[in-house]
Amino acid sequence: MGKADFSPIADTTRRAEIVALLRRAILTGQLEPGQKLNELRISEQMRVSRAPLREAMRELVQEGILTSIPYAGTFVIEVTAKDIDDAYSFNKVMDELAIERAWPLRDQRFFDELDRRHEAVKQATRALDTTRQIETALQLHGLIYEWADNSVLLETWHRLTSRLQMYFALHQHARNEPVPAEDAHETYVRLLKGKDMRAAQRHAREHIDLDFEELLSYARGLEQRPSKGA
Amino acid sequence: MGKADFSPIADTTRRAEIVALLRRAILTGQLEPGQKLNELRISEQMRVSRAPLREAMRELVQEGILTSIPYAGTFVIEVTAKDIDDAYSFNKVMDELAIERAWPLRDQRFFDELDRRHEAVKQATRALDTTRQIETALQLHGLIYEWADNSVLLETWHRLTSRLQMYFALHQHARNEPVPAEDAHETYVRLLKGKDMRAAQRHAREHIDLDFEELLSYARGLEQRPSKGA
DNA sequence: TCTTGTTAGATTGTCGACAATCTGCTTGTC
DNA sequence: GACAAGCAGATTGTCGACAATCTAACAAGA
Repeated sequence: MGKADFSPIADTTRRAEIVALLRRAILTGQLEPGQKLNELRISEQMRVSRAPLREAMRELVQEGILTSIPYAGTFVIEVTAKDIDDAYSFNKVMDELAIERAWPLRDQRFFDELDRRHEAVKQATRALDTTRQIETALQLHGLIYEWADNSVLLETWHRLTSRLQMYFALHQHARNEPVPAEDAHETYVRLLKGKDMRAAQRHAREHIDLDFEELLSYARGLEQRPSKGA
Repeated sequence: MGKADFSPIADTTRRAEIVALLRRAILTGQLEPGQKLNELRISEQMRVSRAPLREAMRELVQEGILTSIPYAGTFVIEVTAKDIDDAYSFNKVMDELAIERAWPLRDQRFFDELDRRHEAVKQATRALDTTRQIETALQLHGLIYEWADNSVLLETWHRLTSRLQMYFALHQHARNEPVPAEDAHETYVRLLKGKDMRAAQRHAREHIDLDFEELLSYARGLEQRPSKGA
């Protein structure tokens, strides 16, 4: 018996590729909140028929970043200040749980992966690639969820991540600015390597606070004027 | 200006009806875990083409009660003891959060609705309708989530509910027994009406414990012998 | 006997066309 | 001019057929 262990090969259906394409377009802000997705137009652009496109859209509707109104269309979700606030306060509690569960399971592989992802964030920061920076920061943050050994918790995190990424991208897009200091994660990583779980939880909560506060004030500003929607 | 406030009319697409039908079939145990869903057969039974059926399936895949393998098929999810355990421990934390958030928002409408749903459970219990009993019990339990005023929390609860309902239905199906005492919820309702939030949280946690413990031991028993899977 | 190549059948993935529904404009009437 | 009816045009929902892929059975060769 050979010792090579292969991972499952990639999905080769058009549907899966369409999902990835659409998700990326939404999360990077190419598709704005409220915008309508014209099936015929998109299917022609992608050189695909409407069937797999529609199936892909259903997935994203369930994922929570699209919303569908029968016979009217499918739209990118609108982002309200309350949505962000809800996600924010929910995330706080989830983080505490994730850290608590992951804490006793930390091992060398955890620390290595932690460093690896931290490095990825720093690299994206140096390259001034804001989109990638958001992505890598969320991946760094997601490690505790992957290590918490709870499928429901992890899945919930993934769902939340989509929206968080969209929120942050939206924010970046509007401000068009290089982003916060890179050592915002320095303390986070150090605490996750340490011995004081409570301190790690506390920091995670406050660290998130910082990013969200800006996001919230931005979103609140948006709600003064009516949204155009494409 | 008239005073009538209408609720949105029902979804009139076949897709929505198919989703409801399939979900019900899965959650009541008509479709067993691991079972494959043959598209042609189901579409013929429902007198529908495969397109809306497939779209409906994508939704349920994202909802987490179906799983899809490209070119192989779509299956009802398998239920492992760990899945149940994960959902259980996650639910405990969510409950604490929901009660905390809903607590200051309780009003007369809340108490009325609480009684109404409690009554529904008791009625289902008297009628020995186990399926409906599970359904109504979860609805009773879900009230704190609806009142917590957090869209993400509520949505997460809904996702979790699907699976919980499936787990419990599975359990019932196997035991084929009238179910626990009806006043299990009596204390829960009373505490939610009281003044001691901590006590309510504690009870919610322990109350859930009871139901889940049985479920877990049942699931653990299942995993000894290999599953047939249709 | 075990492995490998082939083939037939069944099932999923994708396509192009048609039907149902919505939206906005035009028309006609008061 | 205001308002309702009705009529395109565009868009979504649904259908039936075809293409791609998988599975399992069988045959051929080592």
